[in-house]
Amino acid sequence: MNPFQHLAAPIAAAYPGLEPDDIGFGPPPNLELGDVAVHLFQAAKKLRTAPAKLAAALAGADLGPRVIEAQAAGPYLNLRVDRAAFAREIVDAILASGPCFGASGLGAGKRALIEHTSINPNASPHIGRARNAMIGDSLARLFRFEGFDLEVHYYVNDIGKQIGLLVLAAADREDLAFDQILRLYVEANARAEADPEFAAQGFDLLAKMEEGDPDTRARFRKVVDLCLRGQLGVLGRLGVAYDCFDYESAYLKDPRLDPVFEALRAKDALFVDDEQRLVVDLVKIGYPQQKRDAGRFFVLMRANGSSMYGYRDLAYNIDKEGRGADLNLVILGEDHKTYQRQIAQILDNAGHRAPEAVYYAYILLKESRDSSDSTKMSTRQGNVVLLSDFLDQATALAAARVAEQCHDLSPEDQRTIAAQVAVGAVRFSVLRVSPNKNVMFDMEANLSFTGDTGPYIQYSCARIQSILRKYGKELPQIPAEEFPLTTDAEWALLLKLADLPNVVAGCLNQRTTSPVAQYALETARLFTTFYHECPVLTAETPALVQARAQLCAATRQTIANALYLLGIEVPERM
RNA sequence: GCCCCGAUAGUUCAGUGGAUAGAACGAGGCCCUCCUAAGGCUUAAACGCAGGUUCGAUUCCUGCUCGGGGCGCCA
Repeated sequence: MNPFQHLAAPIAAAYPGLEPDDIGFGPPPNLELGDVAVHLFQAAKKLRTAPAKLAAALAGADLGPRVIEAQAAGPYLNLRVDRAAFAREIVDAILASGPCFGASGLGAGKRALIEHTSINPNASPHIGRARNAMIGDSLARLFRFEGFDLEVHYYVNDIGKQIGLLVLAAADREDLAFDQILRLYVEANARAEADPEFAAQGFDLLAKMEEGDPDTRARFRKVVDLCLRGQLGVLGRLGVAYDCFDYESAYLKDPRLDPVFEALRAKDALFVDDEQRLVVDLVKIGYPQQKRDAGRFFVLMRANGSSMYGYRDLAYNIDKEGRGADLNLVILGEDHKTYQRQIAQILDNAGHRAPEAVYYAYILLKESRDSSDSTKMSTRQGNVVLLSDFLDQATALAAARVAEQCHDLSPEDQRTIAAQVAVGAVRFSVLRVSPNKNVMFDMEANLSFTGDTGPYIQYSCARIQSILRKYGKELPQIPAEEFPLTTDAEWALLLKLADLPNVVAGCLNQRTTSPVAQYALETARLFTTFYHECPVLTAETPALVQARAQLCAATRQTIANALYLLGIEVPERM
């Protein structure tokens, strides 16, 4: 929806060869200049004239009944328009679309597959690991919102050296609990480093697993599922959910890999090295030659015949490709970039299509409030913020506030709100940062709930709900003829509301949702300005009361839709 | 050494080939007889360095510096 697009028609009509789409509209830098700014750079280029000249010519032209005044300002044309008429259209469109407002149906009739999270079953997820889940889940919401038929996959790494060691260490622990697994995992890895015999036992166990020994498989499955359940419980608190769980162990010795090996042999790219490992020479199949053969060799199998991660992953990628989605996405940490390129090269060589990868950078822990020092999170070193710990602390702090503000609500409702606020705090703080930048995680800042935070946005919605409750009667979904929203605060908010579809469409193309986070924040800020400047319930006329109440409802709907994409819920009160 | 990403107020993040580069935290000064102060108002404060392309570059390109990630038996 661009409410101003029909202003383009009279302009385009006046100049042969100009299409309405050549003319863009946007908010002017400030409302003193005008209500709407017309961007003429593209049109001027097409007409081979200077933008300023075109603007000057248009300032004197008839631009239709809704344009009150047109003023050229250099290359820009600023319009003073019938604000009320546009306001009515915008609010009407939002209230009519409801939870779908912002979607353009870009995925209608298309199928998509997204794989995300896929963390090793070894510990409770920390905030850094959870970035994958938050980005993946948010993208999944975006694709569904735009109409894609979407399947969310989780690749369960239930096999491999580290899991083997963990299973070995868990051997005589009948009553093993989820929160003990990390310590066990760390100990097992440390022991394997120091004790070759223990490490050898781990590989033996792994070999038995690969051979399909039923007893061994059961032992692996037991440990893996215990861990997976624990992890999913924590991720579930964030509102993250999956449709399919694909176990890595199902992709051992997959016959679909035979043609892949054939394709490699055909280019003489597959060889057994002098230590009996099965290796791919990627340069022979088109991988760029780099200094010191960086990234050139890709090991598929160990000397003892057991498979490497990449081997199984090839089969998994072929399996996912076979599900026939129009769009096949995988969310990966930036540490997987080289690896993913290697895998893609091998798949491509065999005529397969690798999934489209979306990468994100690590989350770093900020060390102190006013310095830029930070540390990397390391599960083994224990300097991590566990997602569950953050949620616990944030929920407790939020609960204390809710107890003051909403003491009339049931304890259960209060708990729900506190949990929503906690989720809003983490998801917003992580999702608002561009994926390819490191996130500095500042525990203190994220627990304060003030400033540029998820809770600030949620709070603005709670204020809207409060107004709408006090409005008392049922609010009509259709704006009345008399819709006198004309102040700057109202207009600035309306311009922002009308922009959601553009933001969402842009996100889909860019495979990111961080602009939505920024958008939600800006919208909440503009609402707050409106809130302070424009009384709703005590407005001068009944028509104005209703129009402002409807603007409130439209704002709430818009922010709620944006927050939905981020996986953040909107409490009725807080 | 090589490859990939990043660099914007003291700090954490936005943003754009073109109109005065937006917020927030922190610092100073204010505001609850006013629809929720998890709020608002106000003061000070920024595009790493050097070239290039362009009418115009913080944005695009190159080099440098600094930070993050990676480069055959982890997943």
